[in-house]
Amino acid sequence: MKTLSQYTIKRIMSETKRVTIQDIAKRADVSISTVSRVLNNSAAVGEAHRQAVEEAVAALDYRPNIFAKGLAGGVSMTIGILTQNISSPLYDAILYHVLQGIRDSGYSAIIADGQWHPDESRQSLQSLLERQVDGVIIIGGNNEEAHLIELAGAMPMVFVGRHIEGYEHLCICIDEYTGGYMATQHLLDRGHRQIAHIMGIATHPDAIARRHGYECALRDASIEPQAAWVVEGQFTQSSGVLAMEMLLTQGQTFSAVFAANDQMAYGARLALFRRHIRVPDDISIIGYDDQPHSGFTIPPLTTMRQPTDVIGRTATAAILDLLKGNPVATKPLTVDLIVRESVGRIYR
Amino acid sequence: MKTLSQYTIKRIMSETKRVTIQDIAKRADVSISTVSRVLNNSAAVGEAHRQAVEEAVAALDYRPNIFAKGLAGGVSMTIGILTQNISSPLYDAILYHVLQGIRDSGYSAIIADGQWHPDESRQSLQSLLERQVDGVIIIGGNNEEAHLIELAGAMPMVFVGRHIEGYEHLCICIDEYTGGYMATQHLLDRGHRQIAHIMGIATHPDAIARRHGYECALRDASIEPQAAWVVEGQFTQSSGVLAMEMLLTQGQTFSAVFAANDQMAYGARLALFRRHIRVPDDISIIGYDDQPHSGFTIPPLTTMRQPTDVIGRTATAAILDLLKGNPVATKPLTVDLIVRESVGRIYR
DNA sequence: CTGTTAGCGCCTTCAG
DNA sequence: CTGAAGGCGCTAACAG
Repeated sequence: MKTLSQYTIKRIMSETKRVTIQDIAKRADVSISTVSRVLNNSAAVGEAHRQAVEEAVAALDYRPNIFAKGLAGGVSMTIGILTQNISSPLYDAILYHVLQGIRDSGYSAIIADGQWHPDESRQSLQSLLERQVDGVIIIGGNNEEAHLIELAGAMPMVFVGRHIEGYEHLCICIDEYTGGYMATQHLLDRGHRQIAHIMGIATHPDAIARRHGYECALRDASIEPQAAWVVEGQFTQSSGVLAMEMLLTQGQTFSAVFAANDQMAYGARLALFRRHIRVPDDISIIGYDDQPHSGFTIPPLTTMRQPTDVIGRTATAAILDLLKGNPVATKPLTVDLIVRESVGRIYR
Repeated sequence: MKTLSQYTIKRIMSETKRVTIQDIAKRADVSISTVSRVLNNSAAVGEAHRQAVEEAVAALDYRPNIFAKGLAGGVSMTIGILTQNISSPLYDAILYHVLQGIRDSGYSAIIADGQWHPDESRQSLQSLLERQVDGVIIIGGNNEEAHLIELAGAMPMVFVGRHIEGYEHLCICIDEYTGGYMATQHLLDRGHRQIAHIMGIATHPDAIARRHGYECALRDASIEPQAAWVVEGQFTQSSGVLAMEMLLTQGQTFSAVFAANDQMAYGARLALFRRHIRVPDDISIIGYDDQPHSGFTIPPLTTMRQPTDVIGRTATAAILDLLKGNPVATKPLTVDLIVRESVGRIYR
């Protein structure tokens, strides 16, 4: 059975001829080169001609054929987005706002998932490049830096939630250290002195920074951080349960816990529930990320807000700028965190 | 300031010539047409030649230039995904599995967000078509059916979570009626007789179906559904809070609530918490969708599982099939729901 | 069965 | 400043 139908179908349905650069050339009574020139602003053009062309473009509702542009060695009007693990609440939120920003920019977004896996990431990135994306937004991920840097030199690229030495101007990242500090400070302010910490994946820069903030806050309050107060999680809910279990079975005494993200905080909270330990009456919890659910936890979870909207918008604005040719216009970006005061009471 | 850099950049970095159909033609010592033929399996080719070509393709690690294919009037190796409101947990989960299925298929996914808005949806869909996507997966949404049907006749297209009259073979949907019935039945089995229902958006087919299931379950248990037991929500958490408030202030008596989705269930649960009404001791709640958080709610939420993985896989398998030319191979699909027995106790 | 040829729509030298 | 012409990589007739 022959299956050449794909192409025939295409041909049939595109019978409705799209207006091409030729059409507007004719209407504006100039050559196609001139049209191309005004379209891309790639060379000076007589004012009269320019206007004629622009008029024609508007009148005929011309849309450039992406494939032709791409073939001609040019631009693909496509922005590649390398994300990690779709359906992770935080990254989805950022992704959402990034897409939001790309909409109406004339660009399309093609997204690839790196799964937090170096090999996968590399492959996904590769496939994006093969698609001749004009720029790339890399959200999180753990690709080799060397590879990224090489690419970053050759094409518009911004990094979200990741610090790349020497490319800070392309990194949109959060001051995780301060975030951890503030969270801990918040508990200290409430009178807590024995504060445990469920940290994220031990090798994860964010996890390290948050923990660092936690420890510094303690020290600044003249409290010596206890190694036993810190237990490692995986940023997942279930790891939060385990972490809390561990803290409890180890017989540690503490009146509050700072979890390095909300998902682990949820897990921790469940572990306490199972043991009939009240929150926040017996133990207080503060999370991190301000997941949508946080306000609906019982009791509502105090947490650190990740300004995903700002992050997303900043990221798109950045590549769009780079794409537009405003090079290095992006400054080192740092977004502040906000303590969201939950409805729940805090111990003491 | 001239900004023609985009193209120059492209040109520079693609200096690393990609192998073209010509290269492999040369290596296999055949004409480019023959190569094209074996590549697309678009016509019979001598076995010897075919092998030679395949060998060359493998040896040179040839990857077709998508833009050239597209320009030549052919295929774009791209699947368009029209989704609704990214960062909605349920749709994200489906999206995740869809992307998962597309990965390694040779196709790329370009996604557009319809925002649950007819105009937006139409525009997004339009932009996908302009990109010459080879097929489209429409997840949810509320585009005009007429438009969709017209398109569906012209190109591979499948619908997820939506019923389109006459195109059932392209719809991957859930039996929401049965879902609602089972949820209610579950409560009845636990001895509840007065069961309230927080329904979704009143015009939403799923919401209607779930409510219908709810009512039928009651009737089958010889309980006449009370209009006052049903209050409309918006599928959002906060609307769940309001809905529960409404039920309580109206002075309705009920021992259990069936919320049309988990997000509203969370909201309802919070409303009860604020009023110091215990769950499930005083009132039981059952949700719908089995959001990741459900198991971490306090107490863990009993809910109806949406098999997002199956849905996603089925959807991709379907368009991939359509794309491959196996037309109408997709049968009317209906996926069952599973009651996930939560950890928490249920009233009585 | 196979090679040759004419575009697809657009960008970019290259002469005016 | 502007038009003409070549080519990007690939497919689809068209003749063998």
